[in-house]
Amino acid sequence: MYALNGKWKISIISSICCFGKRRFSDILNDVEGISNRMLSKELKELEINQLVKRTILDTQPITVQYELTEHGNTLQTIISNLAEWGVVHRNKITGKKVESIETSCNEKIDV
Amino acid sequence: MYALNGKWKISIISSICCFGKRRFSDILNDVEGISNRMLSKELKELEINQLVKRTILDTQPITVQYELTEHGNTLQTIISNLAEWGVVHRNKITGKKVESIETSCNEKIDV
DNA sequence: CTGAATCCAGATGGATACTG
DNA sequence: CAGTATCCATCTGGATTCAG
Repeated sequence: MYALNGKWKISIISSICCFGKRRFSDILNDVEGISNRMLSKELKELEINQLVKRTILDTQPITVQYELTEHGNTLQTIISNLAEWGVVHRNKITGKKVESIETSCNEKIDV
Repeated sequence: MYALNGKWKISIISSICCFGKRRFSDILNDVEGISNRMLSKELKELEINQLVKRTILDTQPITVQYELTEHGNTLQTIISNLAEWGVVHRNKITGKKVESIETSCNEKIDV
């Protein structure tokens, strides 16, 4: 089941989960290299899949806040596992030893 | 870290892990809808990433056997988790209740 | 049987400009 | 600020054919 396709979904989820709530432009900065066009599209898909919740704040100018739904949170464990495996894998492939594994929310996830 | 991109990798790994060892044409049958071109390509990538091991059997005509490497096996847990989450997710989205979750190796994984 | 080669349609995604 | 629209290059993957 890949409601997770697209190049950025995991990074986006990580960004949001890391802060709890996050604005559009914040995510735009967090996720290196993504364009607003893509971010908009991916967020929309995540919203349709009920993984993130979108809230329009009545500020001036308007801001929009994104947060993980309860359901989205159930993904965190899996993403952590993936990230952890990814680290081990990278080291395996590049032939380095695994010194330490950190999978805090702040860690950048390579895609 | 996506050494897992491509439409079929997870299905292929599932097929192999399910039987331990699997020939090219067997996988071709297991994974519904894949073409030999894709299977060939995806297997090659998996091999490069040291997730599967390729063995040429000296039969007539030649057959090739694929099996998961030790490293590939470490992915099984994660894939199971993903599959399990996928089932829950599907039911969530379609609004059905989750009756039971089976994540045996025989289960088909929807991609 | 395994798998490489070619052809080609459609999806993906970057850059940029524009709107409310 | 948040998003949409357009243009366009590249990537993906299916069908088919060929080769060892």
